[in-house]
Amino acid sequence: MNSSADMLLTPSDPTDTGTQQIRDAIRDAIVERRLAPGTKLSESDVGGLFNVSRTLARAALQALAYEGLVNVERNRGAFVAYPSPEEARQIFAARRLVEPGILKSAAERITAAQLKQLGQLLLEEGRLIGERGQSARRAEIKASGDFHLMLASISGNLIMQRFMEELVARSSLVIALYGQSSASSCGHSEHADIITALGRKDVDTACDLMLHHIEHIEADLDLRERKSFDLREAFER
Amino acid sequence: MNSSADMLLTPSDPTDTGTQQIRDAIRDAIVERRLAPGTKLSESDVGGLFNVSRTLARAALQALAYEGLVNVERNRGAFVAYPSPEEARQIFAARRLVEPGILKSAAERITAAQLKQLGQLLLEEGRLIGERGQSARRAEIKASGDFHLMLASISGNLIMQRFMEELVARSSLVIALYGQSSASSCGHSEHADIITALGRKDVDTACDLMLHHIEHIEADLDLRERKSFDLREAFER
DNA sequence: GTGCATATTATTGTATGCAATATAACGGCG
DNA sequence: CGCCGTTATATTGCATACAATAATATGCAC
Repeated sequence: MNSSADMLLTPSDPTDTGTQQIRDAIRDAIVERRLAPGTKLSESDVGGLFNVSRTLARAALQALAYEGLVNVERNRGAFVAYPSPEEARQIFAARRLVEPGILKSAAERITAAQLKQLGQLLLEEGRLIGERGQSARRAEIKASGDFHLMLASISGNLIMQRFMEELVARSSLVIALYGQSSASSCGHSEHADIITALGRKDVDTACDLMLHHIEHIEADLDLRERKSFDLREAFER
Repeated sequence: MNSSADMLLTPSDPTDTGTQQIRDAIRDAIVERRLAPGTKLSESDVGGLFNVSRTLARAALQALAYEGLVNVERNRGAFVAYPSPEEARQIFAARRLVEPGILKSAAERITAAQLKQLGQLLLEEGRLIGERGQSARRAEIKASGDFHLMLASISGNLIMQRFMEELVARSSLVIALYGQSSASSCGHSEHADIITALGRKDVDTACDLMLHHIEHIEADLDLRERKSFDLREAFER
């Protein structure tokens, strides 16, 4: 029993309505890699963990499926997504396509306060890289993604922001699956370079740096077709 | 009773699984403007129309909410989305940001057969513009959107394709709400121009044309803040 | 007749129950 | 011993039932 991962996430939080809370908790767990790709997420288990009925658990899983973080197979259930190399390529292609434009919009609208906030985020990120331990790694992953998300937020376009949230989350899955270097996430210095370029309103180089940054992350992936590609989601751990 | 729109869509189709079928049918109804923005979509009514329980109806509505075509307000129910002028701007900003890149990818991969297909789509579109009647208008709206979607499909990036589907669908809502010109959709000739540029592998002008095309659509919108902005979804018709 | 408090109705939120499907366990047979 | 068909178990798909909330109607005071 309990073949599903007994994820160690905080199932408590009085605020917010059921489904969303569950969805957020599971998403965090996936993005922070406490839930491995392919892990089965049974409705009963999820419901049990959060003390809700299968109805809500199911709704949360469905929502995560829309975000591409979970695959639901008919009559078989929900699994943490296991992006194929091709999907991985498309995710990063999407980021290359979208992030320069977002950065450009952000550059046009950014305020001094926001620039400062970005700097603080960077500092935090740097601090975490120095620390050891699981939780520091997780926080680092999150901070690294948050950099890109904050830029999207600054751009002021909620639609692009949501799309980026999806892309960043799925990127985390891809890196977990295909990343080679020990560096848990993207190069910290590159983030800094982008910000300094942004600070001097040098949009073009900022965009260039962003593109290279994404390419660097991608270069660290080993996207060769694995032997058993998708073989029942790698035996659905 | 039956305050919800009695939409005249075919509620029958043996193939495909419940939720998805409902979702697609309602989405089509929204995109083709048979369902006006703000229309209430009660779970019972939707379920009744498709002869399924509220469970499935609810799931379909939730899915549409994720696509931005429906707003669900807690304890109040689901309504056909009523994008604010600001949302409208963001939707088109997103399209300006994304479509040139998609077009570029498409240009790199397009085959002769696909180019021909695009031409046929254009012909069909032209034919529909000549015709009169509601159903021709609807088909025209769809064809016009399909042009952009086919480009996304040719680009080979499923993620961008899905994103474009969302944007095109929401654009239809925006045009329904804020469009001024009688032309139900975008300029037909501009589509043609883009394709000819694509035909001679002239990516740069194709992208330029696409940008202008989007700007033209946007220029036809009257995005001044309406008097009762969001006043309970315009009295939730 | 208007305004407000109350009661009634309708609709949504959530849990539970049953049928259908898939997975796993079992046992005979080659 | 391995293979295959059967049975048993677990899990999902869907519908229904009940509780909670919002919308509406009613009645009373003024």
